[in-house]
Amino acid sequence: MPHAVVTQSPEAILQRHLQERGLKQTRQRSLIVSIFLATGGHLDVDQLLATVRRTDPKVSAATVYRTMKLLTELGIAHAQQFGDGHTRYESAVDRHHHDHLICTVCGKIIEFENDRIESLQDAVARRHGFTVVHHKLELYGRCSECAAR
Amino acid sequence: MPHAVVTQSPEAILQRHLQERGLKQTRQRSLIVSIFLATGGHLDVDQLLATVRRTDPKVSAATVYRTMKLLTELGIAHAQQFGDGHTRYESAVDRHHHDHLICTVCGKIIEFENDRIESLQDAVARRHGFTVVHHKLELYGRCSECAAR
DNA sequence: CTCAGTGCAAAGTCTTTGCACGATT
DNA sequence: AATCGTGCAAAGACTTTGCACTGAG
Repeated sequence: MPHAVVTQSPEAILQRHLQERGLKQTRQRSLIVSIFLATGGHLDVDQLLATVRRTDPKVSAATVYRTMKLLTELGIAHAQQFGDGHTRYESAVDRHHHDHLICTVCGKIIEFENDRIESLQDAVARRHGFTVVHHKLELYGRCSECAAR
Repeated sequence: MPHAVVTQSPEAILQRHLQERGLKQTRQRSLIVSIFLATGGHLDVDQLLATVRRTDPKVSAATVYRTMKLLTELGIAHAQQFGDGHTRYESAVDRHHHDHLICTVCGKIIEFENDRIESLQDAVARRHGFTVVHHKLELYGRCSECAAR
């Protein structure tokens, strides 16, 4: 039999946060969140807006910016900068930490995790008296397909 | 007795590159480069411009942008993004690779290097068929002084 | 019915660029 | 003298914000 306490769906988390803050659940917000979560991440605002507009062409960029900012504050999304001038977002729900391999030719982004690297990072920080809150590890290069060309 | 072949000074490197390309050595370029190298790095354009203007108040931001772009192309400077929306530069002359610890309270930036982390990164990349060209490892948190408060 | 949300356009940052004048080779 | 470089202002790219209207609770 299924466990009684299941992880809340992102939609439920969103709804709870909205209610707690007296914020409203709107058509636009629901649409943006569901597309954001369905697409899987590393999306920038342009991509998200384009997808959203396939369903509702009247949604504005400002609303997407505002919604993603809200999701970030609520801990549902993480903002990330890969240095191309576009803020990208990925889901923060039911995910543990991971880092990124980024193909500079085709733009492909691969996620990975490596506990030994994490431990070494902690050791380095400790040695310098730092308390690390978060970190960023990005490996830029060519994926196998692009290297083959 | 000193070695006959010494590492060229950054100024000499700059001058050689300029000559090779038929570019000119100007008062502004010399000033910006010497201040950039003397200050030690992790400077953004605002800080650099402010310092430069203490010596020559008429230097424009455009010139600083253009000069730093040039230095980056020549391999004398590296541009870096720490996520605050300001491009920062550090000297690339006579330096090997290193990563950064960044205090999110006071802005202090500490450099470190760790060969074991580098090896593990290479291993991860290899496992994914990636050829890594460069990488970025940044640990964000509180330095000992800011943590004490 | 009230207050938050949306769309639009304007404004804000940081950075780049067109142009005429100025400086280096 | 011929070019490249500079300063200034305008233009760009991305993001935020003011305002009046719309819509959720």
